[in-house]
Amino acid sequence: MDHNEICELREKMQGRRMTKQRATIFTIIKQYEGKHHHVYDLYKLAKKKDPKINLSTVYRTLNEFKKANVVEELHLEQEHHHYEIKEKKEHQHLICEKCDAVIEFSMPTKPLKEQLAKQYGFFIKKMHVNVSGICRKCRIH
Amino acid sequence: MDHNEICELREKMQGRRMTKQRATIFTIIKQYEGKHHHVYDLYKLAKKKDPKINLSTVYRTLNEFKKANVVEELHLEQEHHHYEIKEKKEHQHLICEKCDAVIEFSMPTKPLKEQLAKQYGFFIKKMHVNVSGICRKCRIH
DNA sequence: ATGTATGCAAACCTTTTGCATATTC
DNA sequence: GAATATGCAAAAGGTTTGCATACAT
Repeated sequence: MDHNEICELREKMQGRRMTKQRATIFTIIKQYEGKHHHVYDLYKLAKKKDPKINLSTVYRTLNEFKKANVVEELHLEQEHHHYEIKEKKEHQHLICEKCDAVIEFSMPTKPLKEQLAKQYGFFIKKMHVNVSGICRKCRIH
Repeated sequence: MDHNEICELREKMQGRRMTKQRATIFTIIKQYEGKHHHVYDLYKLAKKKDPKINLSTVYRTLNEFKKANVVEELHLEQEHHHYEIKEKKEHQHLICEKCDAVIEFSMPTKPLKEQLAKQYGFFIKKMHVNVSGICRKCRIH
């Protein structure tokens, strides 16, 4: 474990305590920067370095990291699966941070798709744009 | 229950059988078109119309609806929570349908944000663009 | 010394599955 | 009548929680 990294973590953790387990988990996430991990995968990797570490510690640590802005949870707005009638017209979603409303809107995605094809060689089949912020209503009130 | 709606469903269900439960669930989803429901919410609504309906029926029905293209599951690519180091630089994700890889790429989102502000009055804080399709590698091989 | 983090086991919640019965085609 | 869908109960994930012990400050 790199001493610098531990200092980096300590700084970010403001007030929270530094433990071997937290350092281990941080190091692993750092090491695989750019990849996205299931909690359980992180747990298995952590276990290699510290066989006594517990799954619930990993969960708790990730939650603390989240609060401390160390990690970002992807798609944090989806806890359950959601369903809707399949629309003909493509649309996107805004999640309002104030009122929690999910607001549908549409915008042209073709230019984006074309750009991605050119730039990265991707063939785009579906595109979801999820935006979170403040909706018009909440901005006014 | 509207006779037209049932016919509409029957058409889409191609081969699958029409049951009271499926009609009930379809009607509810239709009725709340544009809203997104947790499975459990749908179940509770369905229960009002058909007190004997079972949660697992709702799950199974939604899965069939999905296969039959009646409904769309949102964020279907996320079964677990994923974590990564919080990046300074914004980036987006492509999920390749062939190899399941999650590929990071970046693209300018400022123009989009500006457009949404103008058009809808949204104040955008975060923007996730999730694209699924075929990555360059898989297109070539 | 105090308060916080950990490990363990149990609880919880969402989703899936096996099986006997009921229903649709 | 044959095949498929349902209800029920139980299992199977993933995540959270209560509590006693260990550790960081």
